[in-house]
Amino acid sequence: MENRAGSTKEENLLSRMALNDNKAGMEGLDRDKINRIIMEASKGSRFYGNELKKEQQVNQRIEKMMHQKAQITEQLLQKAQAQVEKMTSELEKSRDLSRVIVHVDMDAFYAAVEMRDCPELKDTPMAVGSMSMLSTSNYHARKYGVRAAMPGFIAKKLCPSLVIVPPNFDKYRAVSEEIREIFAEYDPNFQPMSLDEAYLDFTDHLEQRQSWPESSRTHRCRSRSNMPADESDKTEEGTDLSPVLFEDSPVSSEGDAAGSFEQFGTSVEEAVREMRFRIEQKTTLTASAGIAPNMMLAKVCSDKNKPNGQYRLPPTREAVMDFIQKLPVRKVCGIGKVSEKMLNALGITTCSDLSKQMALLSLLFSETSWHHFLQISLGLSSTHIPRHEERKSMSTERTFKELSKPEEQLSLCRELCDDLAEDLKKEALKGKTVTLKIKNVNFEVKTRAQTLSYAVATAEDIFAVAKDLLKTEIENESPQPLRLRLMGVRISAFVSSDGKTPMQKSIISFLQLGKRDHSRSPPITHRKPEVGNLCDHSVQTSQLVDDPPVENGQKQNKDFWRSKPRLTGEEPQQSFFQRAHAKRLELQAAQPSPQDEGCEEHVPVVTPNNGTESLKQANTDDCTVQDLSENELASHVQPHASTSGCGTPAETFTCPVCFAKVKTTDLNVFNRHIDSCLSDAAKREDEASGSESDLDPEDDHRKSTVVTQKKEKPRDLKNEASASGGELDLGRVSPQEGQQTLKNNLVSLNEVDKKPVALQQQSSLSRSPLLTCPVCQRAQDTDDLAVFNHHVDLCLNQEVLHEFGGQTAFTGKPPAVKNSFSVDSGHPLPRHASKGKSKRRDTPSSPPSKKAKSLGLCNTIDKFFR
DNA sequence: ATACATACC
DNA sequence: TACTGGTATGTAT
Repeated sequence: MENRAGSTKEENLLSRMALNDNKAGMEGLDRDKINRIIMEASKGSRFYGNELKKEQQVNQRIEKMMHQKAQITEQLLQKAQAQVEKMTSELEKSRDLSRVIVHVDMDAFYAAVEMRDCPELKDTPMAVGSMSMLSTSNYHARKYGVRAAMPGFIAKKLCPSLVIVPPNFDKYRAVSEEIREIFAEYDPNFQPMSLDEAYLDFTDHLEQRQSWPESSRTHRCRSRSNMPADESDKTEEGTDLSPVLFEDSPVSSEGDAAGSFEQFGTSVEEAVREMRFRIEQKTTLTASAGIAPNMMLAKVCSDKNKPNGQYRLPPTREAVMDFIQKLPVRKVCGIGKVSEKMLNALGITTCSDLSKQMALLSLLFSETSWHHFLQISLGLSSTHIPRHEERKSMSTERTFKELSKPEEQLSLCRELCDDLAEDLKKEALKGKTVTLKIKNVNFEVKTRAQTLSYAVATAEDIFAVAKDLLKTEIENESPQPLRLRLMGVRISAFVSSDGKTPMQKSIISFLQLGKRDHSRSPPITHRKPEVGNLCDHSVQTSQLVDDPPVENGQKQNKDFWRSKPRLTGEEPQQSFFQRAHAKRLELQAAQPSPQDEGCEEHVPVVTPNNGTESLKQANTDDCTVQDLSENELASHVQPHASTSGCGTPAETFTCPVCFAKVKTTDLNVFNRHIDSCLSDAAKREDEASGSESDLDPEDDHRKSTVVTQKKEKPRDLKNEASASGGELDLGRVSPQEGQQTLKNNLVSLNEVDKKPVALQQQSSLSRSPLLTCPVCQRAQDTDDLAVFNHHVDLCLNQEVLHEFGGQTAFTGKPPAVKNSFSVDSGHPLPRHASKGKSKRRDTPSSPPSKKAKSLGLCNTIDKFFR
């Protein structure tokens, strides 16, 4: 069973394990030595073993491919050649060189931010991440072969003096906001790809720019006078305007300490240079950019003069083709390790090889693949930047120290479901497919999915599916335990948030009108065009009512919480309701002031460890303001100047229903939020009067505030449409943390069984200070939700400990102060139990006592399965 | 529809 | 001691 053939495999493995030096900053280093160290550090590990295995798979794929290649006759090849040529000429006809696409990419983003904020790091090799994984490294560290996606402990072997700084995502997000404000002024529809990267279409900007006066193209250098009084630890920094990373900055300030100006021309290069300049002035960080007639080329170009440089590929066919010829295929976005290796096996390393071999490739690869290759070889790709697409899936996964006990695995699974549900709620999404992902201690990954006939969104519903999937895996492995190192839950196949799409549309179109009035940029119009039916709610609503759960002829659909019959019947009310809010909305739009302050809300750069941070932040902001006013940009053509700060795609919208601020890049997200609010409200109206256990939107807002505050392990990353940033994103859950949180999870597990009722609470307007604990049933004399939640958690935990008789590993752990009710927004009863293949289902309220199925599982587990 | 692989940051 | 997390998409069945 062991790999005896180690030595020969090692060669192959280099392509997987070895240093990836095709990135900037990695020239002229001792590859062999570095690779030796990497290999040495890896060899024998389970990770290595799995890499070996994967490598063999790739090799087999290649073998198969070579075998196929051997079968290809000359005739076939010629036929293919003809087809390729035909297609080539068609593609050629569609070549569009008229757009000016720019790809901007911050240099060593995370690392640069950390260096900026901690001068001690400037001259030392450093990386952001942990001993387990680095997300990026500074250029100094790259000289040692230390780079993104490398585990810290290996990096340390390469460079013992390496300083590893834990990531501060909030900070990076804040900086990202700053640069996006600038992006928006050049292209309000720019597309962020991550925190540090974006595509912009400069075409329109350039057209306008031609008629701009010099004053509009003049920008202030950050001057010392901008700095706040406190000189203490920023003496060096205050005067040093040169970029943190590199001494040879082309945009270094002209001596003039009082603050000098830099003027830019009207050409593309000048415009892009100006943008980079402004980024640097504002953030003290540098960016690189690529200018080209399409996205793929722009992306390659941005790498060309990295760091702190830019490259323009002229928009001529000759220039493009010339550029492409020499380009290694690996540089092209979408061609990774494996594709590269396969192409290499065919003797293809550059794009010119690619075009020469297109006929062959068309016979060996799938249509999509070779079409892609053909486009690349012709230097073609998208010339317009696509609007941000609807999200297709949402997931949460976590790596931890080996987890083998089924009950712990289920606990964790439940916790993941909780987290996922929470995230789903933020975007008001529901999906039909639940996927469980597990990775065992040998790094082997499995996914197991189940698609329901209806969409789910709550932790309970998701867990109902996920636990079955997990259970099956546990059983399959039995009597051996599943030895896991990672678990994840994903949901996909989303359906319209709650079947009220028509309403959403009408209210949104209302929104649009309102917004246009005070010229918001980007105008909300870049949503997907919505087709008609704006007023005919009843028709659409009934269409959109989800198909009821069909399985097994069960009856449960009747009182299924989602069942829309009720709502559909209430149609007129709904419309009325929505109209009312549309009015409110209109009013809001008319007087933008109150919520425009909302954009303040993007992360006020809280850096507990670094007092200078906030000062600097304030400072850069000052700069911007001055910048604008002094140059009278605002009054000039620039339609976006006035909105910078709030008008970027990454802005904060105020929900017209609950008045919560929704921070998002994606209008769809906002739309869904409104939708969800409306649905909540409708439901409230529906269930009128009575027990009043539902939440007011206001309350909802408050509640989620509580949740956020309480969350010790913010997984905020995800809300960012493009969450990752820097060179590579980093999970920040250490194995230890994983274990830790697992313990906390009992509370929520317990929830499954107990299904605690919704927070009993009055509407915000007349809230009674008395809240009743759903566990102990005692009124709590507080109106502070945080306090109340804490009490409930304690209660729940008591119960849990009791049930477990203190015999499990969880006993004695302090309860997580976890908001037990954050997910469940007022549905007092469980919706349904699991469905699924061979799934017998119990009434949710059935006692958890049913034990001893014929499974080889212990009682404890069975309890979870219910 | 499901599983797995590849890719990107 | 220690090799991520989130999303999309392609490939194969």
